[in-house]
Amino acid sequence: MNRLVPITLKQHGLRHTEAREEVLDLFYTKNFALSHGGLENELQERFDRVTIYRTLKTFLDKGIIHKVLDDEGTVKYAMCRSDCQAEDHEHHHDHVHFKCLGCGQTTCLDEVRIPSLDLPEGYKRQEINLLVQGTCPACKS
Amino acid sequence: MNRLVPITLKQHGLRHTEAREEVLDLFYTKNFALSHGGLENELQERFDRVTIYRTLKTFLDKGIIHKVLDDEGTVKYAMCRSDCQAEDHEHHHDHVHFKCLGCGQTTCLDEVRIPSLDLPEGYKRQEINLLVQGTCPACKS
DNA sequence: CTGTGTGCAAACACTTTGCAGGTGT
DNA sequence: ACACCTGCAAAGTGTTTGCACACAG
Repeated sequence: MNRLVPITLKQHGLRHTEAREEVLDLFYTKNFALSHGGLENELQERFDRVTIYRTLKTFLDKGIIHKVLDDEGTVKYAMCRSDCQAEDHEHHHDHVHFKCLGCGQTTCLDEVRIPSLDLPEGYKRQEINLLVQGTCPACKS
Repeated sequence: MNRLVPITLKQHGLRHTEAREEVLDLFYTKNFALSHGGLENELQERFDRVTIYRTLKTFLDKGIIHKVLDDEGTVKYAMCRSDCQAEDHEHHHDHVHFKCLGCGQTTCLDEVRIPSLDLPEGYKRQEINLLVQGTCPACKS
């Protein structure tokens, strides 16, 4: 298990339970976004479906993970990077995600910065999400 | 009814039925993205839930509407603009959408262009979607 | 010991599929 | 007339809630 797992739980005042450890560890391990169903597969029935939903909700509330956009019906989640926590306590999630149309995996492209954007008069920007779809290095053959 | 409704249907070789006319008209009328549920409300039970699903699927297949990203579980749709149909027959949907966290409406910001973006080596871009969340002019008070 | 997390059951919401009958062209 | 569209029923999938028990701190 990733050594940061217990630390992260403690930092957010969360009880250290098996379900939370395993789910959190998966987010540390996998470098792509996971849906509830994906987690269920990885965890092989070791926890109840409902527990996973509640664990996700808890992590989301604490800001440990964030939602990842997708054009299927189902919501995916990924770990928040350190730079989500800005110094001014504004939690933001300006992420670029890449979804491969081949393998279906959605990865966080941390290297890519979202270019600045001019919104029309009256719009107040708060959070910005960019989803690029195409083919990933592994699937382009 | 918007005068373009029958024209659009004919253009795509679709039969001119009441359900399709009404749904298409809503997309012409409303300038924000609609979910299946939203359509159902607007149409006030005049059509079966399933018919609306199938109508959406048909329009999607024909490229009349496109999916709009959202971070709720449910998928939203919006009309394709003329510039979706590029001259080289490549249909693309490089859209900027703005979702208001106040009223929940997602609008298409046609004026805003997505800045060019450098992807890491090996990634092939195909479609790009940008969702900005914040407060819209109507809700900022 | 106490409050919180978990599992189970069940409800709820969203979406798809099959089939019989109706409608557009 | 024929192919396609619609409505109904039902099943499939994703998500939430209530409650009793178990467990972490």
